[in-house]
Amino acid sequence: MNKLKYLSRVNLFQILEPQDYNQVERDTRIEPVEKGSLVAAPNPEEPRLYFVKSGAVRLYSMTLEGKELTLDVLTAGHLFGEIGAPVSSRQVYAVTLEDSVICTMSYGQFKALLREKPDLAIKFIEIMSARLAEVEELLEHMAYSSVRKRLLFLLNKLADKFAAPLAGEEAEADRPEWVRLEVELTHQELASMMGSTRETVTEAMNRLAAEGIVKRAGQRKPLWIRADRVRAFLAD
DNA sequence: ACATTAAAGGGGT
DNA sequence: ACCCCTTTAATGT
Repeated sequence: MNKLKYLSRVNLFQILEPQDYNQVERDTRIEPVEKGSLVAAPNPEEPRLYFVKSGAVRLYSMTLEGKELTLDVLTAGHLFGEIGAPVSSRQVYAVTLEDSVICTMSYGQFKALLREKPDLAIKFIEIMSARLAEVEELLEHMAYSSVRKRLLFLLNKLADKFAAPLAGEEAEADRPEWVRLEVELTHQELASMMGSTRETVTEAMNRLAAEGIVKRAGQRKPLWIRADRVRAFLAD
């Protein structure tokens, strides 16, 4: 449907040949990172590029009042870092939402890699363009809509991005429209992604739950979204 | 802001 | 391993 959206999830290293891959592995740090760890903070000594091999990472900045504003949530295959990110000049923190494996390289390593592999540079531009488009689309929606609509928009995006793959039986089941998110998000985190407050999100979510658009078995349990209904409401 | 509830951690058995 | 208690995080109003 939306090609750009999927481009941004492309694994940068997929277009590397195995022999190149080995070289990259040699001068690249690949580290397992626990859930909740700070991966990157503003003003690093040297800028680095990060690549999420598995897990999920939340990027956020601080508002002047000290509130967190979530910029994006990245899963396996996504890139982030000072280098070339749409939010590069901003003060960005990165924290893992799940246990993750993060791959990182210096700007120097990255440049060397791009010089050696021009195809990679092209892919990198495509990925960044797609991210920029995504951010612009997000801004537009978040700036001009009601809380309800912003929440629906966010849920729709999350459903697209983080839909858990269906197990065999579930795929056959009679309700394929319920989508389970594979990231755990609190109301606070949702609020920080849509520029709202925790209380407002709680209320709005309860309303959506009453309408059968979302459901959850309990706190810190996965969120289920009736993606088709969300889209129907967004169309209005 | 305060109250409620669910989950996580810790100690003992 | 299991139960009970304390503490903390998330949610509800």
